[in-house]
Amino acid sequence: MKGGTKSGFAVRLLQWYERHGRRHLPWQVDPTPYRVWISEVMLQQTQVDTVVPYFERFIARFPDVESLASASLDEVLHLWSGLGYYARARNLHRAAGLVLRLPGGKLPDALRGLMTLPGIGRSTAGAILALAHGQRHPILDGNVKRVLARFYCLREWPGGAETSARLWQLADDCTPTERIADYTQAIMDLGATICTRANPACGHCPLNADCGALAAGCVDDLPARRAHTARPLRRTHMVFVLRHGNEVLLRQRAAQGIWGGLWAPPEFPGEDAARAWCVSMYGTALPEPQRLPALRHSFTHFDLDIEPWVLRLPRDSVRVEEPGSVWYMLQAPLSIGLATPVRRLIELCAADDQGMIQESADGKNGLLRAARPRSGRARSRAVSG
DNA sequence: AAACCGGGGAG
DNA sequence: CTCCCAGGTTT
Repeated sequence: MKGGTKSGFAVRLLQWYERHGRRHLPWQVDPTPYRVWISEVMLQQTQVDTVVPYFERFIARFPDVESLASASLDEVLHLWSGLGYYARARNLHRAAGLVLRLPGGKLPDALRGLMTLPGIGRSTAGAILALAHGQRHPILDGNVKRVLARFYCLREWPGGAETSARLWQLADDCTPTERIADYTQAIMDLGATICTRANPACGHCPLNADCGALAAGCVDDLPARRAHTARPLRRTHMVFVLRHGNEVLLRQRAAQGIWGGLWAPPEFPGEDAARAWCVSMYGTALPEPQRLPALRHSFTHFDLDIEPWVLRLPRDSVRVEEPGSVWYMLQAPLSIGLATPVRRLIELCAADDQGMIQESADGKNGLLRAARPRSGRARSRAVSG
């Protein structure tokens, strides 16, 4: 067999893990089902180093299912702000409420039971059962997919139905019957530290003697990338209504769709709609809104150009309150969720109001970077026009 | 600039 | 079922 024996795979992986694996991460120290669940959901979207501080804060505030279920969704999203994938925070919160209503009131300890909860699919359910209970279930996260696609030299795109089914079968075949928790950590760790997407350290890999991709010289081409499609561009106008210079009017967004449940300024598809709303809310005797440079925010599937308008209310302006909206103060921030570009723009226009937009001596002024990025890695950036 | 990633929901 | 989507980070 080209890939070596099944037991050889697990044995070599476990031997490597004992010497080189990361075994003292916060969720590994006390791997309760709840802590493993939270960490797995966070790790779905973000690397270990970024997750650690978020995990510590989240667990400190919500140490168990009960505290998470009884918290407000706004507070959960607040602790999640900056992590992205906010639907997963909403799913965590909803699932916590469902768990309490279950007979027993605890996380299910069977695969099917876990998979009925929102945000828990086969891989996350398998990880919880393997890591917290030592039950034998395969997992197939991004790291495991990469390790298996290379080891077995699968040249098809792993997102396809057939290849995905094959990968699940291989993941099951490779999983040993003992030391399940260690094995599960080990194969994820190998993918995260050795069998990395770029520049894998094949020389240090415990599986290199039997790796199909290494033998075929195609490690860098696997796993196969998906066929590329062009990204459309969308535009939106956000009206930042400023009261007293530093209070911004925010509304909560719909639960579904982009930035679901987060808070954002009133948003309009075009200039006419934006202007009409300003007039209807605050009358015609207003100063012309200030236009900030457009900010481009890139998603996987489309680019979004945000045209920010700043409407500064005069002290004596008629006070119109919208139901379901809040005045957000930078000095006393509410515990609500804000999307990253919205947070940047709020900081930008509030700081601008106080004449603070100027480069700081150390060049680390985050506001200025948001407006005029110099870093090539910046994802939200000003655009002309 | 493009790829990434588990699960949910639409088709 | 199968396909498409979210969104901050990495490369």
